[in-house]
Amino acid sequence: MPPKTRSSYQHGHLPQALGEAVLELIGERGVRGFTLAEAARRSGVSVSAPYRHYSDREALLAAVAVQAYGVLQRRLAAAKTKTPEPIVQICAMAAAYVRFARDDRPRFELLFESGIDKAAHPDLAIAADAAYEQFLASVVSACASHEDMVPSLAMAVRACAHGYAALLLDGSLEQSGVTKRLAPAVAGRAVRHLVDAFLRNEELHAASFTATSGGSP
Amino acid sequence: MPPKTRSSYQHGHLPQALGEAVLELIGERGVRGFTLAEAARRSGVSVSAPYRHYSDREALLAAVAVQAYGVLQRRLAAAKTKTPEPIVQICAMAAAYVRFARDDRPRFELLFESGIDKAAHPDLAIAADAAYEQFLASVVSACASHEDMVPSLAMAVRACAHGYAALLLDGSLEQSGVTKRLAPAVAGRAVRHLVDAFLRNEELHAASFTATSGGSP
DNA sequence: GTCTATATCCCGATAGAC
DNA sequence: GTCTATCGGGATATAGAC
Repeated sequence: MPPKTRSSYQHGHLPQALGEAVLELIGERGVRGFTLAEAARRSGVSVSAPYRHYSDREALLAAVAVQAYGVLQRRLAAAKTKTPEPIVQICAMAAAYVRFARDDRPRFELLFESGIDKAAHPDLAIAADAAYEQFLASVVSACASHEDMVPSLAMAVRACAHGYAALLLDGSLEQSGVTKRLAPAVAGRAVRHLVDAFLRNEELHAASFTATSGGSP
Repeated sequence: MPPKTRSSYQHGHLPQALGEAVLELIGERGVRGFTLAEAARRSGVSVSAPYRHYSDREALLAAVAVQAYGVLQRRLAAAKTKTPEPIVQICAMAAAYVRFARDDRPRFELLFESGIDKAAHPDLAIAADAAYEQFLASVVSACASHEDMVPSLAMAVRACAHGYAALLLDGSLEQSGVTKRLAPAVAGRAVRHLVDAFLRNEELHAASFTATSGGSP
């Protein structure tokens, strides 16, 4: 009987195990239901072990959130590999954003409903930026020469996608007839309208500018 | 000495006092920081008193949320009294939605980040619907004869407004250059684009339908 | 790097007196 | 309708052994 054997070999991958436990817990109980103690138990260690890796409860959450932003970023990046047209890419990313919320709900909740203070975790803010960059890049391509409207359009796209995602998880979308299955496509279509209107508006401005400034040769 | 006098007269307005305490607490500590015990203390009663009025912690939250939806609904209704044009009304409501999130953050958090189960509180779902009706009504007016696109447009407007509101409280908007002061107007403008595109798209469909169906007399 | 043990604190909810 | 008292439970975080 080796009494020490079973409990003395350390897996050494506690952070990873904790990360999985965090998402599992959020999935079962929601963000509010997460506790560091329970995450430790599910990882097979004592409640004090996590403190060797994270200074406190929020540090663990923040670390998992950074990874979650990475997942979101890769999903967005993957969504636009299927087409070279910037506008279609933007719509595909909006749809992917909603799919992320739907299929990876614990991560989405962690990112947007856990209330982690980004100011206290700079790496989290950086990870968030990196994900947003995916939108920005395609919007830059779509805007061509109208560079000045890039920020507002990119944010509009993101806000729209985020709104659909949040309302889907809230249950408001389904109640209004948009099923979980259709939500990504619906969001994509709405964003398409949004982009069309922004660009069309810009063209009108450009045209009137050209006309009034007597630019015709 | 009247030992009973001071503590035996009951204010009789405990629910209201609790409601204020709930919002105050959320304002200070976020949704997660709310506890029924602390709300009772701030209302000047023992921790068990609230149970005479609410069956449990969540029932209190739900009750306050119902009122909060009422506040939101009135803000939306007020926003559209300034103009008779449905499209302008829609934009004004989107801006009002974002202002609500900005100026009444505790209520917004309670409504959209507290994780109350709407299925368990039917009156909450009803209150949410009533608020959404404000969007619906103006969208119906704006859509005129194209009644079939009302649901999708109304939801798009709501999602867009909600996205801006959520990202504003998240800090993402300000980081991208949209200040708290400007956020409502920015959201309103984006929604304007959205509505324009939806309606324009519908007109195109209608035009092509008329053309291809040989409707000309 | 993990465990045991402990300190400290708070919560939700109930029972019964007034 | 409110209070006191209490039960039962669980959380965060630290200290010191291995």
